[in-house]
Order: sequence, then C-alpha cells, then structure tokens
Amino acid sequence: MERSSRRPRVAGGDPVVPPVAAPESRGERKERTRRAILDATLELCEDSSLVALSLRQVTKGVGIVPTAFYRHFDSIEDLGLALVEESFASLREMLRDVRRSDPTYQNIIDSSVKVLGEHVHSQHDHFAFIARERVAGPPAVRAAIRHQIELVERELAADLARLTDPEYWSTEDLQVLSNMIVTSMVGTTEAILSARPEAEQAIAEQARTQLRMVLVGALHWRSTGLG
Amino acid sequence: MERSSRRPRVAGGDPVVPPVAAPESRGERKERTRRAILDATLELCEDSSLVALSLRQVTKGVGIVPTAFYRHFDSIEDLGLALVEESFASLREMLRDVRRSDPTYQNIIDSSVKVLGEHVHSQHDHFAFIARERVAGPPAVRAAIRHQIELVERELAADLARLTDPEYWSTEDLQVLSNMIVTSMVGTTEAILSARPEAEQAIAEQARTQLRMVLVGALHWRSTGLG
DNA sequence: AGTTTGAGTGAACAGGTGTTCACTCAAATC
DNA sequence: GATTTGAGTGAACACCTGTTCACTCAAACT
Repeated sequence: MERSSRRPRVAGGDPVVPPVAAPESRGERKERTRRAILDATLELCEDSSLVALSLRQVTKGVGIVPTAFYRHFDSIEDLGLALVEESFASLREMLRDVRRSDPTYQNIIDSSVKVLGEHVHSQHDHFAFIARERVAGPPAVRAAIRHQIELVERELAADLARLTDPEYWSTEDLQVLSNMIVTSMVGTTEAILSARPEAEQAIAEQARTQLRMVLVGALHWRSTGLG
Repeated sequence: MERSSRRPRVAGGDPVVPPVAAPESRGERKERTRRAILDATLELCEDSSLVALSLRQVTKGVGIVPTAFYRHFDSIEDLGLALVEESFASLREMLRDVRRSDPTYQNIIDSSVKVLGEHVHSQHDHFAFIARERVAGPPAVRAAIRHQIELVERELAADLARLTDPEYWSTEDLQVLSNMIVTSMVGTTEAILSARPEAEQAIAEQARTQLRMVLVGALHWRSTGLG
C-alpha cells in the first residue's frame, strides 16, 4: 500500500509527471479530482449506462476512496446531472460551429453534416453519453436531457424562421420541422457512434441525402397541407 | 416459510385462483415459469435497463429461487435476446396492421400513426424495451435490435418501391427514405412513451405533419439531387 | 411397477454494494 | 505562529451479487 499517495490518481494509469512537482491550491486540487471523476465516469459507463454504474467502480477508476466521492457529488444521479451540463456544453459548441459554417462549403447541409461528424469524434464521450442516457439514464438525468434537447429544437426553429417565408410556414410547422431535423441528427449521431469506421462515409452521405429530402419537402410545403 | 409452495408464483402478487386446481404437464409448467420470467423482467427494467438488472431481482420478482433461473436462460443477456425476439414479434404484428390499413381512413399517414399509437399502448412494455435497450442494452442485445430494425427498414424500402417511380427513385434513395421514416417513427414512439397522456394528441399530430412533410419531399424528389 | 428426468430448492461461497464514522494533515484564515 | 477548514483515508456495517453444489419429488418413460 506504500504506493498510494494522498493525491488522487486522476485517471486509469499512474501519473507520468512526478506528482510532487505540482504546487496546487486547495481549489485547484478539488477541481482536478472533480474532473477526474467526470472523466472516469464517462469512460466507465461507455458500454452500459449510468444506472448500471456503481459509486465504487467510479472511485476505483479515479484512484480515490469511496467516501471521497461525497465531497463532490451527492450520488451517481447528481454526477449524471453534472455530466448532462458538460455534454450539452460540447453540443452547443458544435451548434456554434454549424452556425458560422465553413464558407468553403457551398451549402448548409454539407457543412452541417461535416461539423457533426467532426464533433461526434472529438467529443465522442459526451455525444455517446447523451445518446445513451437520454433513454436509459436515471429519471432525473433523462428529464434534464429531454429539456436540453427541447431548447435546441426551439433554437433551431428560430433559426429556420429567419430562412423561410412566414406566409407559408407557421410557428407550429417550424417547430415540427425542427423536431424532425433534430431527430434525424440524433439518429445520425447514434449511427456514427455504433458503426465501424469504414461505414462512416456512407452514414454521412445518408445524412446529407435525408436533409436534402427534407429541404425539398420544405421548399414545396404549404401550411394548409398536402394540396 | 410455510407459505411458499413449490410452484412458482408467476408474478408480483399471489395467485388468486387456487394453485392446486391446475393439473399441468411438465412442459406447460416450464413454459409458464418462462413467461413469468419474461414478464417480470419487462416490468423490472422498465425504468432502468437490462444492464442494471440483477438475476436475483428477476427471480425475486417471479417468486423462484435464483438457481431456477438457469433452467431457462444462461444469463441476463440471453434473457435479453429472447425479449428482443418477443418484442419484435409485437412490432411485426403492428406492421401487419399498418399494411392492411383501415379503409375507413382516407390515407396511409393517418392510419399508420393511429395504428402506431394503439400498439405503443397495447404493447407498451415491448416498445419501451426496444427503445431503451437499442442504445443502452448489453452489446449482444443492442446488435440484435439493430439487426431487426435494419430488416424492418429494408421491408419498408421494398414497400415504397412499389409506390414510387423507379425512374426517379433509386434503390439507395429508397433505403435512405426508409431509414428516415423509421427514425422518425422511433422518435415518435419514444415521445409517446415518455410523455404525459394529455400530450399524446399533439405528438400524433406532429408525427402526421412530419410524414406529410416527408411525403411532399418525396413527391418532388429527383435522384439527381436538389435541382 | 420401477427408473429416469429435470424444474425447483436451500445452503454456502467469495466478492461487490452504499453509507457511517472517527481520523489525518496540509492549505487557508486569523 | 496558532486555529480552522475540508479533501482524502481506512475500517466497519448490513446487505446484495452470480454461481456452485447436493438435494427433492412429481411427471414422463420403459
């Protein structure tokens, strides 16, 4: 047991840098442990779910004793809510990138799908967390994710309002269209996350085609219905 | 302990009918216990996931001893695969109902959404199981569900092939369209399952509008793209 | 009638679970 | 320099976990 220092290990492996060399303030150290808990949890529940994850698994992954967990979170569910916030911070960063979309791409669809693909990889754990816990997490976590997605849908509907003719597009229709686009993008995300890498090109192509189909529908839409 | 008979209790509560009055064959009894395990599992993992469900919880729910479980399934994962088969039997029954759609409804969309709503309620546990375990179940269960959904998508694409002009609709486009419709219906199912009952009317209306939008897109689609 | 089969039992195992408690000891405050 | 604060420790608790084993005893087969 003489190996275990008082300082948390922070991740699965042992620190490469001499642990003594870091003069940390109290707050810095607490924040570092907190981060380590969040990161370890994202990794550990990757192929199961928060509801199947035990407090002791998390603390073992971090390299702290079970009791230390309570200095940071009340429960796994509480931890989950923190991860929802963090994950949606990633997602909103992506939306920011989508909005000021790369001018080298000629249209919105290509650049959106490109940005989605990039972020799903660079923020893989966050996107996987949302996709899973959205339907399988603890009730409070599910509710929090649903709420966040609803906010995103409303934002997208507001964006779309600026691009469409209010004569033909009612607020309700825009909300419905926005929901469909978000649902489709959630589906694309799930597909990327659970596919072999070589299939990703095809998934992206499918996502583009779907958005094009929806766009064709939108261009011919009349609020009055199919007429 | 004198209350506990040798016969399994079959569900949460105690049997109302005198348990002695049933002369069962060996096979009948085994099948009854198997059903009880399947039913108890569907109930128990309703608000968590298979991965968070223990073998002992299941057997306690059924009213049998943990060891008896192994007479029916190798593991919880094995049980999960049986539930996938059973749940997709429900889903395919729904698809059958959709195909010979109610002639009192004038179009496919209205009747399809109606049938979906009905089946999501009458087979609530099966649909909830698929929706959850699709993303959060044990790997083998996830794979099985993905495979089944892929089959459904291909069937739908074949149906659509009969309704569209092959001049404008390539096989690939039909597959993509089918994927979008299925994704949208999965989204609608999730929405119904996690919404308060009074919101269901609005969800159905949204589902109809989305299908109408897609249909408008389909009617104006050219395989060559947006032109 | 006698034998085999197999669904269900109950005890035991080694180990994992959340939570409590009194504790250390270094940073932060006085 | 003395005191307070609080992140982390380690033992202990009562309970739950999957799996094993030898067993019962009624239905099914010979």
